[in-house]
Amino acid sequence: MTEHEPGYKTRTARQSAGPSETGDVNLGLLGGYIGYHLRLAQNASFRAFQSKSGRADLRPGWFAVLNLIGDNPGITPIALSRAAGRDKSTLTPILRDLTEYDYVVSKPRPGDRRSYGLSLTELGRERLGELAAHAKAHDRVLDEIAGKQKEDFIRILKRIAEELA
Amino acid sequence: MTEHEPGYKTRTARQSAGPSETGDVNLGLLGGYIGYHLRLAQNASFRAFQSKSGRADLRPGWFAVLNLIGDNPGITPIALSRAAGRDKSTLTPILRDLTEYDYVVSKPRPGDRRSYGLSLTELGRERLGELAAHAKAHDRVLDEIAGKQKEDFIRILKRIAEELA
DNA sequence: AGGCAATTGTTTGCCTCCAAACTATCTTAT
DNA sequence: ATAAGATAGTTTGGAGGCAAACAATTGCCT
Repeated sequence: MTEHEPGYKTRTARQSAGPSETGDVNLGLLGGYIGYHLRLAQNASFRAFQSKSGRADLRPGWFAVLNLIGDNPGITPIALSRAAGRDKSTLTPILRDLTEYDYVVSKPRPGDRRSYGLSLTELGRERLGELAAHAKAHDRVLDEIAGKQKEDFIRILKRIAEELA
Repeated sequence: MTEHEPGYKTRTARQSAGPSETGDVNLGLLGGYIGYHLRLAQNASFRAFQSKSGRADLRPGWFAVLNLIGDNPGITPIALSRAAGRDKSTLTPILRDLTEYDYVVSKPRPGDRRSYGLSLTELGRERLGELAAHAKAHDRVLDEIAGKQKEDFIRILKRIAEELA
């Protein structure tokens, strides 16, 4: 898309004209849509968290998974995927990495040879601790923003996730 | 609210038919994190919207872009990327597609040969209308969930996006 | 038993996105 | 005027995600 006619070569210009300026973009109907703001907020939150935990073995995507395994020893990948809100196929490489790093171990499930149960290793508990420190600091900022409406705020988020499932 | 026994529940999957069943997974600390619920809600909202507008030329990612161009004729890609909360490089292929579909045209900007201004075609306005119908129906559900707290809810989302930028 | 449907986890293919590197152009300083 | 820096847009590379297709196993039904 670099095919614009030579056109004019006015040099006066001053970026005076309009709506292309940074701040004064007209959002129109968009400004009233919950979905739009939801995406911007989630995006900002994710980036902020990601930028803090820079290590290769402390990826933000691992936090929820480690947390859930820690709180539910013996959990299966499928239960994990539902709780973490991720597709089961998304979990496969994550669990492979977590196992390679020795943060997680899987044991066969008596009574069902298709599946296996997951639990944290001691090392995994350590890493979870580090991630939790990041997460806590991160969520403290969000808590401040939400203020005393935090409970209401989370309640609405929960209902959105439930009712649109 | 989120305080359950961390015990080892060696339950062997009774797993009734309910697919919406989140299951008896213990969320632990995760249940109190705003970031976690934010991601789940955004994810659910996005999927729900996507599943409704199934056409190839009505992708959900286009909605915000078409809307912003429509409300800000002559806007540049960079201003657009900021308003839409996407990286400028993300916009390049989107704008290429929108131009190929003849929903958008770009005109050279007098005074700056690096850039160009975007605006909708008549066809683009039509498609925007269709997308807007979907979006309105979608957001009506979200509005219902938020109820009379919608304004507060959006305010918090906005602040999250701003302060974590 | 035997057969058929459902479930588990993996593989494969595709899409969206960001960040860094790059080119072209504009601006500012000297 | 020229050099140095800032800015606009594109390209490239990699991460992360979903969904459909698949194999293995389990459960159900007759």
